[in-house]
Amino acid sequence: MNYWLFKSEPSAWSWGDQVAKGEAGEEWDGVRNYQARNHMRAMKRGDRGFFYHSQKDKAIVGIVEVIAESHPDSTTDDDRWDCVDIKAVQQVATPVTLQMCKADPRLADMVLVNNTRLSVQPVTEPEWRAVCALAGVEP
DNA sequence: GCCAACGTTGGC
DNA sequence: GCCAACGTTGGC
Repeated sequence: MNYWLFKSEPSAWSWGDQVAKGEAGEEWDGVRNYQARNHMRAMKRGDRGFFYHSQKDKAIVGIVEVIAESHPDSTTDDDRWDCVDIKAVQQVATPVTLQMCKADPRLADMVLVNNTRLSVQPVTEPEWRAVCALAGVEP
């Protein structure tokens, strides 16, 4: 099992939108960045991810699960771009803000803290556990 | 709203 | 293949 982080601007696609899709989930489409795409290509069914709101919230607000592995992005004909499908698993008890991540020595190497512009990121298992502890959810 | 960081594009 | 110009993201 691997862990990831999906970043979204809530005005474009929010946690609420994701929850509304229920078990059917939704494509994580629109990614036009090779690094982010490569992370999605590496994902397996059942992998878990954090759902992060950029801009106003700047916080991890939910947990998602990969329900379909990499396939062509339906929003473009350009065959360079693939995406996965994810579904909402649970909302966190306490949103974990970027500030909290920056302040926690366990998260000093987290991609979120060091590469603000990457929209799909890997999360290590220790980081996953640390963030879950801050968020008040089971890892 | 500004600006730094960074990725992509295209001319050479 | 290099690099300058440009566009976008996202924190502040």
